[in-house]
Amino acid sequence: MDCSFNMKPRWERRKDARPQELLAAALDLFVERGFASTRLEDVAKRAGVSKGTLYLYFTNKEELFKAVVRNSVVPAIDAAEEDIAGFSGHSAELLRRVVHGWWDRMGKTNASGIIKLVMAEAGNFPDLAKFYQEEVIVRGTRAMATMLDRAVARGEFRPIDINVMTQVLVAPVLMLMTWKHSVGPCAHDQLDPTAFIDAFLDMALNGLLPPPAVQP
Amino acid sequence: MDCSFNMKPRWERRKDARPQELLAAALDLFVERGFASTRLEDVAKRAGVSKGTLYLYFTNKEELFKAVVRNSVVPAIDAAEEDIAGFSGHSAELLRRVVHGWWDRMGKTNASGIIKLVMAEAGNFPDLAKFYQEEVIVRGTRAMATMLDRAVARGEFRPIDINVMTQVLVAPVLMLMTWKHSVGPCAHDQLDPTAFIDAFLDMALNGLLPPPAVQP
Amino acid sequence: MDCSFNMKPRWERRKDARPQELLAAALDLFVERGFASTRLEDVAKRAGVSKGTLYLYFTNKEELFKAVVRNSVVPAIDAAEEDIAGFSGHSAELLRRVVHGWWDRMGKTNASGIIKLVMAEAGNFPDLAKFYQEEVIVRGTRAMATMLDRAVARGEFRPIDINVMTQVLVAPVLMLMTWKHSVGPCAHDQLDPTAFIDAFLDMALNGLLPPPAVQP
Amino acid sequence: MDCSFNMKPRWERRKDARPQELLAAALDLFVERGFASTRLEDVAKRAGVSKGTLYLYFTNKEELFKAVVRNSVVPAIDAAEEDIAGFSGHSAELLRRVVHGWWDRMGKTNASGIIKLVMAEAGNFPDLAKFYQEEVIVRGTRAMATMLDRAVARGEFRPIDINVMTQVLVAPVLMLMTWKHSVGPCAHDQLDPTAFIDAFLDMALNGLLPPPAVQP
DNA sequence: AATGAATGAGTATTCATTCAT
DNA sequence: TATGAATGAATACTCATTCAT
Repeated sequence: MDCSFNMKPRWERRKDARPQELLAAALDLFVERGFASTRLEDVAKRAGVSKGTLYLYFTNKEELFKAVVRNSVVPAIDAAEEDIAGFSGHSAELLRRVVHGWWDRMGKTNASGIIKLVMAEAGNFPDLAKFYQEEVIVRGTRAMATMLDRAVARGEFRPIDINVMTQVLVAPVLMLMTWKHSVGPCAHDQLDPTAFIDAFLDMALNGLLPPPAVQP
Repeated sequence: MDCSFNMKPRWERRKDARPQELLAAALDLFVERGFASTRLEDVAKRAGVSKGTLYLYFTNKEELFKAVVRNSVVPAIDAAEEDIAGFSGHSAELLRRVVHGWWDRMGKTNASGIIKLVMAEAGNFPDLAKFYQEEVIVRGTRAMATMLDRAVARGEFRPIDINVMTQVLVAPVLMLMTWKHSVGPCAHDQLDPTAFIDAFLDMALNGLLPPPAVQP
Repeated sequence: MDCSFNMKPRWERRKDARPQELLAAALDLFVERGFASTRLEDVAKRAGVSKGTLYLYFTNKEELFKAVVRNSVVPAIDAAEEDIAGFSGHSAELLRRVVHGWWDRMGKTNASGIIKLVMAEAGNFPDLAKFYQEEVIVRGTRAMATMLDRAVARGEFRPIDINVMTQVLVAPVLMLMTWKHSVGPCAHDQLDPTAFIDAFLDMALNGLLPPPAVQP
Repeated sequence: MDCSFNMKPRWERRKDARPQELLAAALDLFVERGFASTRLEDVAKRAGVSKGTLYLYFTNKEELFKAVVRNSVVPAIDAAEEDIAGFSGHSAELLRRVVHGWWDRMGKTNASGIIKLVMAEAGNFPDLAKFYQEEVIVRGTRAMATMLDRAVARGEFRPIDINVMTQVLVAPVLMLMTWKHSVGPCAHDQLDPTAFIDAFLDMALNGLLPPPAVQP
């Protein structure tokens, strides 16, 4: 008995899936090895196609990388922007929600390894650095700043220098992402991401909330 | 009578100065390009010698890198350990002093770019990762943990999970160092390191100091 | 209409023929220059391909060498073993046949130059020495010893120390091969290989055959 | 108490010994590694001097090699020529004496490894090949031919083609020398040089002596 | 669409030789 | 004499990209 009667032939079934398979393979390898050290042949092999096929979908290595970023990092930014725009509660809760959402949507996936690679290879590939700067960093920073603006405006956070505090709040999360994909795996004491985030949020909110009003 | 016609010799014999010149050149290039992408020929050229000369002083690329780390990063760790061991005041002041010292001794120099490179290329060069882990990360983490221990023991910081908080406190400084040598230079709004550190310390100390005792 | 203007393509796709062309080129150059001094780029050039192409077929220089040996020397050993196993006449005739066969199949080709290279570079490339020892020397020696065993057992040669005589009989042929590819070409009196082999066989058989039975 | 009172200072004591020490070191390394692969720095180190010193005594690598040959190989040729010229007994005895003398004076020393190296690297260093051809091969061959001439002229050997038989008789000894410095050391069954030479002489003389006169 | 053979620029490392001291 | 620091040409191997099939 032939069970394959309604199976589409392999090439057709896969036609639309190809780019996604390549992007997934590329993300994994870029994060593991970095941009320059990732061999396109390995990307193709991991996606189950030949080197030539990769070039049918992506003009060159840089374009492949940009597609990976658009596919895995940018959506997380979109989501964060929506979170912030649609939220109406207390800003402390919003900060918690944004940071946790960021970690859940990006940190836990391999997408969190991209930032490490960008930071390390920005100097060698200025085009990629510029692209990432514009598509990710500027937008991400703006979202965080918007959130702090709101918090201060509503009197929910102490008055602070928004621009600087944006960086301060973003730093630990970026570091956690970077850590996870670099020395983390070979560190002696493993770092628990959730504990890290909670401790950080705890400290930050302690430090940001206005002092309790003094009772007369 | 001077017959020398102001001719420069083909090369100059400078045995003692060479290693430092080479280490300085190597640090600059490693930080700018990363480990794998730095060409030893460029290191030599920047130090004003030929490729072969470099090999008179360093066995190979990995040993050159280790020498760079020992020369530029390890001394900063030494200094931090001494700071902590010899301090007798309030822990808030100690934290401030350590973080500022760290930035002044390392952050402001190119040595701060090393961490970026290690994080990015640890996977590709396991020997280097192990070396850095042992010589720098373990010692640095231990120093910070020691400081927090002291702070909590003296009742100067709230009770906290030392290990996690160590990471949380270290993260922003590492990030600042990384940032400075990667996307920082091409970012639209420049980040002021001192403002960043002050804001971070302010927030952290607000978050870490024990609540003021309530007056009866 | 022919628009091709007789343009040659940048390269030709010849997957099946390539390895043999590369092996032939490699044999020639290895014999001419030795293992260490043969440049893979020259091998590729002689085979009409680029350096990179060579690496599509052979992992590295050592594997290329092994492939050359398997391709040009080992078959001659196989043939000699078969000659000996299938022969049923007088051992003097067998010795003649084996030595002549050896010369015809190997000596006359460039394969005879391999032994020179192995002897000279064994110390520098222990892996190659081991490989050659196992694949060629052991088998070749065993074949010659088998032949002498048979000869003595059948009373066709005088009783002799098989192991030592094996070496003694092999030596002149190896030397002839070595000679041909080294100082031979620049010697003043050219050496005629056939005359050499005949003189050697003549002398050897005179020395090996048992004394004629004395008439009573 | 100073016991060194009649010791010459080191530099003076060694002054004349230097070239000999360098030649000895060079012989060892050339034989072990070959001409191209021998590093002059290693030669100098083994002789206990610096690289620069070597150049005070020998213009370059090729001249060093020639000096080695003149120092270690040529004297053996001289001795063989004298042996032959001064001998008055039976030619079988002379052949034995020459072969054994050759082995004792050269074969047992590292000088026997030179021939291996010449054969292997003749193609890459034509000047060296030419030098060796003229200084060693031509003279050695002439000596052996002289001996055979004498043997046949005196009716002590059967009539033979002198030129060819010269090569045939020389071949096993050359091979033994080559073997000793190449695959010999890593061969499974060690080859006993004396047994080899005896077996070879035995076979050769059996094959060369005239048939015993038939009794009427 | 898909393949994979072919290309060739790029780089760490070695070593004979030179020469200032 | 003697040293050893400095040089730079030389070579195995890699990999992004192209293109005939």
